[in-house]
Amino acid sequence: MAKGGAPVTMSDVAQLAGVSTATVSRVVNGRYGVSASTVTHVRLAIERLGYEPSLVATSLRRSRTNVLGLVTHTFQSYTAEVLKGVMDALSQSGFDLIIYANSDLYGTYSDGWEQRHLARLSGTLTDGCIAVTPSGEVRSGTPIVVIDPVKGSTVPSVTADNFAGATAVVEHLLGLGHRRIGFIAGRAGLEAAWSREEGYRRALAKAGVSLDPRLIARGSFNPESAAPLARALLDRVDRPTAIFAASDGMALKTLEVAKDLGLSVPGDLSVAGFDNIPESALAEPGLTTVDQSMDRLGYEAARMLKSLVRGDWEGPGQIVLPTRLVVRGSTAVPKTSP
Amino acid sequence: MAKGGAPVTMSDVAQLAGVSTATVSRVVNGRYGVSASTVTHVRLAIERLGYEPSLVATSLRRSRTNVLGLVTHTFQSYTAEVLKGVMDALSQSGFDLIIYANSDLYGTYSDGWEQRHLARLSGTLTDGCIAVTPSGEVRSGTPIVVIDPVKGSTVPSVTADNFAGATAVVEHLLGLGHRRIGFIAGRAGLEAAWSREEGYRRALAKAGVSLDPRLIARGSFNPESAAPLARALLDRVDRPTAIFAASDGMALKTLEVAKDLGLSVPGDLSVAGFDNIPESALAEPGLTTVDQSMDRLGYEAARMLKSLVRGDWEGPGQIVLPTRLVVRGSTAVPKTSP
DNA sequence: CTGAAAGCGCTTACAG
DNA sequence: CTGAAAGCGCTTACAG
Repeated sequence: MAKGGAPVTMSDVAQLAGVSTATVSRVVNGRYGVSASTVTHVRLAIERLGYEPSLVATSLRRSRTNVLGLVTHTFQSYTAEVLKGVMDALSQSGFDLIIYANSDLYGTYSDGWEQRHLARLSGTLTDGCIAVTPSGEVRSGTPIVVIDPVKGSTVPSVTADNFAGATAVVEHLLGLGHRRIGFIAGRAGLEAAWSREEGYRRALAKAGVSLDPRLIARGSFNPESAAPLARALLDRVDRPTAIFAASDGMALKTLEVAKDLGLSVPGDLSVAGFDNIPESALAEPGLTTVDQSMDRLGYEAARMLKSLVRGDWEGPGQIVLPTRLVVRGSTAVPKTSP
Repeated sequence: MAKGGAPVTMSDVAQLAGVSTATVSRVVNGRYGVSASTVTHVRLAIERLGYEPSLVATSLRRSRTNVLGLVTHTFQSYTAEVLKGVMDALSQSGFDLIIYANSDLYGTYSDGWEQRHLARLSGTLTDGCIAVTPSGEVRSGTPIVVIDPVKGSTVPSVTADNFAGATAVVEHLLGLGHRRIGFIAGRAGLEAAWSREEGYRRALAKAGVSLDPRLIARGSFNPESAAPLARALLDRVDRPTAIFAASDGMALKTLEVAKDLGLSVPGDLSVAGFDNIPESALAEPGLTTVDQSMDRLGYEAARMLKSLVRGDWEGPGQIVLPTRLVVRGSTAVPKTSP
């Protein structure tokens, strides 16, 4: 059994077994060259004391830790899905995962905090890190893979084909006859946000529909950020007949706002999102959206990072995964075509 | 800028600034007794090199790290909600959070792995830990709080009033006229699973409805585990008119199975769950369930852990949070009362 | 087969 | 005000 107070250290084990810590270390790590009887004694002492090697001390001494890091600033459905994919890729791989989240979410360190944490983890604790939608460019002494990087980033990354996805959704709305299509954009700076907006713009342009800048609202991917924006769009006298939100979280929030305002979806308003989080299939009506299989993003990022750490990555530096339009009940032909 | 290769260490900074590492450490930690000009030089060197102190080295040396740990073995909606609550409680608290997830989910270490990881983190990296639905009893040299502990556990814990919640849901079904009520149990060993089953049993007994043991299926809280169980229950000639699953994930899966079998809910079958995860409100029909506000579980656990670490916890060792029956469309009067 | 010693990157008395 | 030295819990050449 473990002692009540301080954690059991290797010295405690060594003392009880009557050997040096070097020998205990050899037994713990299964190194050859320890006599059978010593092994037995040490094992017994370990058992008796409930000893587990300190992750920190081990990783400080070793160059390789077999621990991968992940930094994120939020825990939404998107994050949960990504994590599932990451864990799936790491399953049985020998790599454990450490997720670092800082508590000063809205504090002074908000901007660029991923970079700080990456630096604090890498080189000692982790062999490499995944950064999820970081607020800026990141770099590190150890391998790094970014899921949804900032625009223009050159670090290894995994991202969905956001441009194609957004184009598809807007063309779907145009095809239904919509001409006044509102857009709620994602967090500025992120490649994903930019590409989705670009898809929206290009699709309109290609269809010869002139863009009304008043129909573009600036969100942050955060569901909460969408409520006032959706309300503002829908309060307009010349309100849009459809709204495309750059994330499902924001689209779902738009659905709520529409309901509050007494607008029926898709009767009075069509709504589409981007992501295809689990909640979107269950919404009433089901949300038309773009599937970017977030677990796949996580899976690929982890797969890439593993290879990078082992030094045998052969693929491209930037992975772009296909997207797929998912049409559900939230989009339909507008009531009155203009 | 950081160097390309190995991470920048305190020695690098000391060398560039022309001082000792002791002085750099003082500047980094804002200690008094360093001349203004030295501070300036050191700060400049830190800036130039992009230095960040190694979390591992710092925590090995210091007794207090201001990092809290959390171990979990899964990332489902439940976990995501719990994490939101934890982050909320930690926001601006000065404590950061490290989540440890091991990759051998289905491997040899599966059982009791939380205990191993707790021991590896505590004493050095973390000041205390939260364990989410651990597979066994856990102990540690540093404070620990368990969310949904195993039955009979005596460590500090936070849990919902599972018995009351389950009783309420079953009484609701009985009140609608159901007499054959199936039950899909949660992971054996957990207090939450036991109490929910006990609530089911007692409510039936109290209503004078005899328990049919063939109507009890043994799940694991994992949504996937419920599919074959629900199918087996519904394939019976004397199938139940209602199924109460011990978690929403499993209940939602039961909804799917019913649909596959051509059974309408709540027409042919009533379904109820436990948890009230976000998806449940969006399901079609909405899922009748018991709200245990998982973010609250996380919030309270983090609050308790903070106090425990600071040594000023005044409350009880076991916190039990109230639950609330949420009636939605998935439950109704059975078609043919027996 | 085993141990003494050095060192991973820091912090903290202890001298000066 | 500043530095040399010890030490946090480990691992790994290096001797023996």
